[in-house]
Amino acid sequence: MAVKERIRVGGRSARIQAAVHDAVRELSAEIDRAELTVPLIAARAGVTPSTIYRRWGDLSELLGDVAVERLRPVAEPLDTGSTAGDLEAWVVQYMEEMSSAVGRAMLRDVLINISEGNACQCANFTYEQLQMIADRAAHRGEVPFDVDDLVDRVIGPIMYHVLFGHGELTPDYCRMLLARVPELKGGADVQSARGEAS
Amino acid sequence: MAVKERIRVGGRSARIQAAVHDAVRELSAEIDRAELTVPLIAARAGVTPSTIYRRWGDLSELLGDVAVERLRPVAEPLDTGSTAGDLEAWVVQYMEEMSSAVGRAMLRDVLINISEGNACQCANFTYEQLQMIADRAAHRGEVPFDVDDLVDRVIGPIMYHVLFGHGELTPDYCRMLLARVPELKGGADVQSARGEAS
DNA sequence: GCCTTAACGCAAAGAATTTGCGTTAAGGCC
DNA sequence: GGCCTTAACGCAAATTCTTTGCGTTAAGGC
Repeated sequence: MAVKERIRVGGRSARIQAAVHDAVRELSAEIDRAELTVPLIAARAGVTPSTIYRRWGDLSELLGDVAVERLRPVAEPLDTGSTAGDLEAWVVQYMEEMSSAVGRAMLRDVLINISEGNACQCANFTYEQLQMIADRAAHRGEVPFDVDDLVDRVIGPIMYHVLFGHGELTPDYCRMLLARVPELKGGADVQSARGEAS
Repeated sequence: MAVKERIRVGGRSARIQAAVHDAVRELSAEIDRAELTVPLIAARAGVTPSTIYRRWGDLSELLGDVAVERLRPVAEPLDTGSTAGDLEAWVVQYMEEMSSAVGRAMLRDVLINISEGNACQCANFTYEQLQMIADRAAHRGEVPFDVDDLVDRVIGPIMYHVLFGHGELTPDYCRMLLARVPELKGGADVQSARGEAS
């Protein structure tokens, strides 16, 4: 079935879900988080509050649902020609997205519902993107990096600083972390892992 | 029921805060998180709901407040005689506390209020504990590790796995991360940083 | 085109949150 | 020590949010 622009033609259910998601995105940009309520979202979306309560349970689950969608990657990682370049571009953009105000808000919404697999799903997005870069490296004949290892060395520290607000987050910091990945040490003239930030 | 031994003698305010905190801790252990409401906590603490609303604003801020107190270290890091031993003991315990159900719940409560400095305060607890171990290392004449570097290499990855639910969390994993800290490579027969988990 | 059923709208009931106002007690001052 | 000022609390009414029963709509199968 041909997918139209915004409103999914087939199904009242899908149409309402899209309207509610849109309402959340619009209102999130307009008003403060504490002011956001289910009745307000329902009014903007043109549905009754009970529809939202029955479908999502409560506000936090709805916000988590919307946040996962917004954190879903929209494209493949940029191909810069080299694995080091691909990783640097991707990681710096990841850092900037996550450390922005809207990024932090979405992370919070995703982490609120522990029972839901929201956070795990977002981690999967990251793994998939990094795996694409690793696969591309293998295709080029370069030695591919281990995705789990890169998450430990680069993604984990970045996310820690984003969530717990410690330390500076700069592209240089990202490069310093990337310089510690063993598979990337062959080509460039990166310093040893005794890296110093800024 | 709510026996009040630990009442802070000076001040109604402090007494009420202690009663409310106790009520939150008791109820958190008894009922599910979704069932926890301000009126319920107020009844257990023997205060009126409006007192809690005026003092903490809403439930999430109260829970964050309580969670920070519960995440505050109660003692200095265990002194095992060596820096490597101190770090291994501390990090493994940190991992076990944070990855437990109650630990995850407290982390969630702490991360919910971005505007509050709760998360930053918890990160400070970690820094202070690690700095104590580093100072002890210097006192022994060992080369002290850099706390920021250890947070990047060990704490960040652990917290990522705790929050985003990816990968296994075992003492061996903690040791593998610790083996990557350059200052700890001198004494032990640890592998190089090409570390592989279990 | 008809049938079954999941999902929605509406409205009333129930629960939580906010707010005005009187009261209590902590801390400063004499 | 007693008095005074004021921040914090208790109470209850008003408001807002959440839940729920029931009738209605429309998606998907035949």
